[in-house]
Amino acid sequence: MTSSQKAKKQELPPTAWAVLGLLSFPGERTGYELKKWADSSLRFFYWSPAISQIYAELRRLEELGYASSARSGPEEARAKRRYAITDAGREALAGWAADTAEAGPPVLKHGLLLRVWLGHLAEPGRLRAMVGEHLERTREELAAVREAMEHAAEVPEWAFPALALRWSERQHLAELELAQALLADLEGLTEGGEHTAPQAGTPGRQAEGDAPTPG
Amino acid sequence: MTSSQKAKKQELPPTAWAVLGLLSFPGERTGYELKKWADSSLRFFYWSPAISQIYAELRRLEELGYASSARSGPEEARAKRRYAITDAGREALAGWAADTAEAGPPVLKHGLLLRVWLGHLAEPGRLRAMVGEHLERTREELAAVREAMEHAAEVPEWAFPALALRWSERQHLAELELAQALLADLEGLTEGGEHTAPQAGTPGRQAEGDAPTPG
DNA sequence: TTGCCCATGTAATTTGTTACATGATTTA
DNA sequence: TAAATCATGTAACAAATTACATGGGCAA
Repeated sequence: MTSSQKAKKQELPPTAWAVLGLLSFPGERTGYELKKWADSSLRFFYWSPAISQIYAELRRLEELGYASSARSGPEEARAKRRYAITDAGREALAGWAADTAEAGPPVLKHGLLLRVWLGHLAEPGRLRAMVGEHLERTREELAAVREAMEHAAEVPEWAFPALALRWSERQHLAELELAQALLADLEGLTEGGEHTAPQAGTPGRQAEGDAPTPG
Repeated sequence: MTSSQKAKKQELPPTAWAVLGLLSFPGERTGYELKKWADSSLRFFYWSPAISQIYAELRRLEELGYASSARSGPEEARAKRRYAITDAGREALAGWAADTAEAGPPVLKHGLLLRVWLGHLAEPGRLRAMVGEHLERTREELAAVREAMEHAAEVPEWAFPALALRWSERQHLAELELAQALLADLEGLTEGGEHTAPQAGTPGRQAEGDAPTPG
């Protein structure tokens, strides 16, 4: 019975929706192409699943009737298989995307910050060097974002992906400033006594942006 | 004997190192306390594992000789168990933290951006409302960061965690600005040509939830 | 003719979550 | 004394990765 499927909103991992989202743009694509696209744009604000997982999700989506596939040429095994989203898939995806409760707060896994947090185990110079490398890496990432933006700008149907990439560009610029401020803090820490936390007298605290929290 | 240990670096998932990192600060702690601490500070720049995983990692760390535990009171099962880092653990952790190649680029999973990216499936008003909710959530998170900062400021040994939290504070401020810029972009998109309107015939452009007169 | 990119898939394993079971201690 | 919080752990499962197997097409 398909009635049981419709009764409740399909609970799928975000990855499945992300893959379905890739399919929601005009055109049919192979799993391989999806992976490349995810690598070059989705990963900047979400994440790029392993290729084997993409294939697995595509199979699941097809089972659910959210996607359909067609082999090119005869019915051979391992022939190129192009996927397309179905109407049911588009509807389900739209329903998921509109569910705001589903989207929790953004998740950040920042390896550099984890290491700064463990700064008491490292030499100060090593720590600063790591931030420097992070700055360099971030500049390269920013360049990659901008390259993706060029591609997205070509097609009017990609207005929203272009918006997301614009956000990513700004996000990387912010990341650069964050890293520079971190570097300054790090230098302030080791200049003054090793145990003097930079809290008093440093400007930039008391910044705007906070809600009018009374008190 | 340190020469043989140096030969190969222990390969552990980042979560194991994060848990060991929690133990690297002065004092002995229970798994439960570790979880609370992760929830209130580590999660802002890294991530907070499930409590069951913390227990699992603690067992593994003890097996490796990186942590030691002591039951309080007699040898009963399920008695309170406090963990401490060992010298070997501290050394291994320092080695891991100094390895810059290990720390790849930061990973971001931003549910809101994923939805913006899929904006062609949503009503413009709904999209803007979601960004508004994100702004509100971010302000709350920022308040939580600042509360954690107060605790960290008390103890001089926590200078580096305090630094990481300062970074998080700025990161959240940047997130607010990013969201505001996104909102502006979104309004610019729908004001101009609306080639991406969802379904024709749905004139329900009456704003829901969000629509303070821009100005 | 070697090697790279395209392309699909399986198997084994690890990582991580949720749900559940258990009981001590604190607080209202 | 009822509740919430503290505290530890197991079991079942889901999510995701790596390693591997296979093979076509193309370019140096």
